[in-house]
Amino acid sequence: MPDAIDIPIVQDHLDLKQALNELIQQALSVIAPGEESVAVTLERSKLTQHGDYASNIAMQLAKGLKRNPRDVAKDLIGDLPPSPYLEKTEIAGPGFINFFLTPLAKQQVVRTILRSGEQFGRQRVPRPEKINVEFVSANPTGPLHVGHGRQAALGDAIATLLETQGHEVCREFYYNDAGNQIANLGNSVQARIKQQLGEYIELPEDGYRGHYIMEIAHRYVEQHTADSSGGNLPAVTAFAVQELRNEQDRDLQAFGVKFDSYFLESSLYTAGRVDKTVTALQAARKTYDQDGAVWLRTTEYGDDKDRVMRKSDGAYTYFVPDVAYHVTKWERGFSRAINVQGADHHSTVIRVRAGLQALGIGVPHDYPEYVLHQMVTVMRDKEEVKISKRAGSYVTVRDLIDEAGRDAVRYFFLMRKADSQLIFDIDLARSQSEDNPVYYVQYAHARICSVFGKWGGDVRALADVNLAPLTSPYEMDLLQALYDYPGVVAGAAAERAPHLITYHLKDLAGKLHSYYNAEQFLVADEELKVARLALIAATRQVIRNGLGLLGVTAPEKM
RNA sequence: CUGCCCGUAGCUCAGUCGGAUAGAGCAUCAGCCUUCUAAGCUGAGGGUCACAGGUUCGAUUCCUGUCGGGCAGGCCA
Repeated sequence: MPDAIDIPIVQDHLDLKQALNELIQQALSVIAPGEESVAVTLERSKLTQHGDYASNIAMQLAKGLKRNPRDVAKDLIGDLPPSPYLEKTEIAGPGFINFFLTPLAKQQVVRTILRSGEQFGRQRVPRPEKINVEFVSANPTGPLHVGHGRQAALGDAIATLLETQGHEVCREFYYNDAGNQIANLGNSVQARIKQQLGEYIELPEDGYRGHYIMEIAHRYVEQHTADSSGGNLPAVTAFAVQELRNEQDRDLQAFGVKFDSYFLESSLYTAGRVDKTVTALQAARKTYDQDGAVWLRTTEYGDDKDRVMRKSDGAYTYFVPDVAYHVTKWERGFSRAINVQGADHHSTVIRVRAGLQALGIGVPHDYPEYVLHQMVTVMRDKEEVKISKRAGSYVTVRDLIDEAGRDAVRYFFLMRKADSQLIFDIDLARSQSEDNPVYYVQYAHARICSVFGKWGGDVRALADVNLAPLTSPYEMDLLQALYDYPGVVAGAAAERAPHLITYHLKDLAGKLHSYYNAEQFLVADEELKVARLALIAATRQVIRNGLGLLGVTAPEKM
């Protein structure tokens, strides 16, 4: 095996963009002293004939210098210091400077990936935070439906992305186990119990009508011989809540989502935290009494009208315990809180933040942060399935997993940005599951594994091979996509946008498939062979890392 | 009526801190398996980036307005 000591060893991920930036800054200080403060914008070129990076710096400077942009670009290029990573530069169009990197610069990344393994793509930001990510947070009044599935996929992936940047993340599930909906649940189950015992009784008008209510009623009767009439409403309610929580837990487990913390709304009441919050708001003089109710001055924080906190019947409105809840997040040391919810909750954003600000406890104005996703429309038989727990029609997370598989469902939910409405076509997910994009990415991984099965050599030794033979366009494309990966992860984390990962993985997998079709890896030329194997080993690692962030498996065989 | 999100190819969607020729998958059409997995590859067709103004060297991207879709606007949650 050829020795590789003539190749510079790069320990950390070589930041080519930063390196170029420094070269430009040096040249700038020569041609335009005093203009060093101009922000140098450096972008990846979209077309290969435009090189690897492009800058519009000359066009930016031209105005201030009162010179032709192309002349400025020419001077700037002339003063660039030499670099082993910069092959050539060109001036194009109105004054763009295109930078072409050397193969050496691009090849480095393979070694970096093979050495850092599953750590590739992770970093530690200068100031890591303790972050609470709250998601799903379904009421224990029914099974998890498609919307919860989107939240589960999104929340889990966002949490994982934040962890890649060195943050300490707590995945939290908030149970709204207090209030009217729970009372409604208890009444609905009790009515079904009595019906099953032969009593003629109507369901409550707003009662839950799903089939699962009858099943819970049936189990209650089986297990509670002491309460033969179902007359013990608190026991019935507690039983129903527990049953539904258990079912939700099973569904989440099947989806591969694990929570670090479960927070019960009811605990806020038993601990007196809701009362305490109201008292504190009153003491801060942010409330007033009117029409027998207590109002919070949310208009001081941008709301268009003040909101009732405590109704004239003495009960709190829904957002008050939510404020108390977020006080606990702050007190538990989370410098940042991110809530993943459906967009139908967007009116709560301003109220919860207003409550926290009114308390004057020092939380930031954007605390908590919200990732609001648009609605999921479910299509079955080309018709929209209206989701209604009360009417008993819905599509559950369990249905989706059973029909399309966990990997496909997760990937499908994460392919779209949260802001987009999402149409989940059950028939498509089921009948055409083999066309699901997730297979495209997984297949690239399996194909690479297959090559290594054939080769049978020591993959670990590939970290030290000479990478100089990797010069074809296919190889350059692949190298670039690998190099871009850590930046994509960091961007996805910063924007709370897991869909960026799915797009980059699809791009990477596509480049691998093209390469696979165009070239043979297990060639006779030993030096070329191990270089290519190192490249696809690195590709496999990145696909595995990326799918891992999404909670999707990377199968070795398909 | 007011606020928030969205409007990009036949369909489902990326892209947009203002940059050069707007992308992918599905669908359609034409090719590629004696070679490491064809769940793959190569190529073709398909667009007034909803519409109209404005800002400037340059707008799909920023601003305003209009139209269309979704979600909210309760002493419901």
